[in-house]
Amino acid sequence: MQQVAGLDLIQSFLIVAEELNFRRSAERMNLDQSALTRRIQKLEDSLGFKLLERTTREVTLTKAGQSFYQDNANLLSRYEQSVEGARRISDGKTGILRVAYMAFAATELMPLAVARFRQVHPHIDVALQYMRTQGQKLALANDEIDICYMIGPFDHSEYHTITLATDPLYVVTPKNHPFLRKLAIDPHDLANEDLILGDMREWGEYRWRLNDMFSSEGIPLRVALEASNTLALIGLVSAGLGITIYPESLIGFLGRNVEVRPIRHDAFNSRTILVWKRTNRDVQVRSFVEVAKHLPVRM
Amino acid sequence: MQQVAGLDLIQSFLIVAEELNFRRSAERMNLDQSALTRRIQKLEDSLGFKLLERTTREVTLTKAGQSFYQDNANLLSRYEQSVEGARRISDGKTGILRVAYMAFAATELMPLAVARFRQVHPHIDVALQYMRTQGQKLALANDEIDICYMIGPFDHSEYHTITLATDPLYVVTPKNHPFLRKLAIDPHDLANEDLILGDMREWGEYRWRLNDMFSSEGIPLRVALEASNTLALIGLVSAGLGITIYPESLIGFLGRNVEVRPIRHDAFNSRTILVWKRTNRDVQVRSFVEVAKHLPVRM
DNA sequence: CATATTGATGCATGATGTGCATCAAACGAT
DNA sequence: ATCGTTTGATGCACATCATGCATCAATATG
Repeated sequence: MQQVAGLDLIQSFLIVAEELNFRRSAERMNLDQSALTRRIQKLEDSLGFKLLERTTREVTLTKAGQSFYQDNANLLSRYEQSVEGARRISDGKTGILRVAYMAFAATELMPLAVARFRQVHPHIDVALQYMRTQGQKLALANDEIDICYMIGPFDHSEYHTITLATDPLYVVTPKNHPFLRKLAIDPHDLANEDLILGDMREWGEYRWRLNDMFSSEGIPLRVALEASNTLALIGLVSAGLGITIYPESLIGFLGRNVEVRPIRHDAFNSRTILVWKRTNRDVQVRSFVEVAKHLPVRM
Repeated sequence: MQQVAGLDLIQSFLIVAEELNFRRSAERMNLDQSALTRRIQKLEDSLGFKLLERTTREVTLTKAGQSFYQDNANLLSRYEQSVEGARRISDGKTGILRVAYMAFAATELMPLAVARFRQVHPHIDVALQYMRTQGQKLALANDEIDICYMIGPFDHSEYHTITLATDPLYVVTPKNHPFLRKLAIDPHDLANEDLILGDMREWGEYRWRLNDMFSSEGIPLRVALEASNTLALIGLVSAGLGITIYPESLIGFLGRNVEVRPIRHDAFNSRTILVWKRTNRDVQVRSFVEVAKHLPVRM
């Protein structure tokens, strides 16, 4: 009969308590009767009180032994359940991979990676959560999320990062906008344009980075309107109230009422990175990273 | 730091999981760092999966290790509570001694023994329960009661018994009853008397034994009335509706409206015995038995 | 009284756990 | 880039422990 490592003294007692006979109990355990006697003696010595009263012909539980038995009869089974639960997690069988993404990864990078990952690991649930970059950083720090698609760069000693894409930025204009006469837009052409951008709550990190790009070129960022969601934003642009700026990854998803032109400048781009904690060496995280890195996606 | 016998591998892991440093953990456990490393390795080998990820500079919990830690931190704490609870019982510190008594022991034998026992063992609670003899036998068999005062004799291989008292029986009459002209009553004098006795539910064993005593002498037991409690019984006797029979131990407690005379016959007596299970070797039971045996009570 | 069965103990032996010395790896300071 | 410090892991010798066997005294039964 297989014994649980480390719980053999308690397990021995539980069996003797049920049998009330050392020789029968020893038989059950494939052990010599004298070895069993010594195990019980060792347990009683370490506890400092008797669990069993015994003559050469009779074994009974003391009151303390009855209480100890009742309290611990389930100990073994609960320990085995804890082992099984941990094993399932270790095998990645019931684990959940928690992935957060922001808008720019939502159209292509994240869906392709998740689809491929599920093909390879059908038993792992992927829990997806839209989250702005700043919120992603908090969630990573608090171990609420395993892996994140965020706007980069992001350098921190506690995190691994991989750059997945560097997308050039495009202006999005209403139809019949003067920009449409050009094939590409110089950033200085934007100096006199009314811009419609997502508000800080919605765009956060991206707004900061746009500010940096315009400041670096000495171009004022004239924000005429702010919108709290993409549909409202595109609606305002198509109505002729201004233009907006989006990375290439979103261009195919903006509808038929607007036109786009690339911004011709190396610094005007948006980098999408994958981020996870250095301490999180979960096999599922490693697997997902490999899948995301090697997608057949144009760079 | 004291380790729990048999749980040293689990306990070792729990400490390492908290410290995330083998040398600090080994210090806490008064163990060499290398011995601790081997314990963790042994536990992981027996489980078949990793609990910790470690480099030479960093220790983290795997997901499986986190789950195992949470499950077993609770397990260990509950085990320790079970040890404490059993120890308190073993020390007799919070143990309860459950004593059942029937009416004939209620006036003298039981109260004197309990008073004396409490003097000697102030920390042991004595839980007293009035119970008819038949109910006492059931409660003993079901381990609901530790020790009983019952009507004897009672011979059974599973029980110890001690005779505490053998009381002669007395007739109890209304004032001005013809029996009062005599100093003692012959059982045959009862042949034509109306008897008032407790009903079977209330007197049970005692009624059986009275039946036996009268049958043995060829005297019919004429039960004129039955009452369900002692006050009603004595009330009916003092009203002149009949007489009753009680053992000597109750005579001093019957009030001033009745008279008593002893029944002169060796077989007309009531034996009060102490009974407990042979398998119940609890130190409290043994102590109580010694006290009850050696009371300065007349026999 | 003889026999069978029980829990406990002494002993020799094999298995296991430990401390010490030492290693390579990793991090921080210079 | 180098050096010093600290870490978890490993080899080794030795101490400690657990076990099976033989045997014992106690107890119950016929």
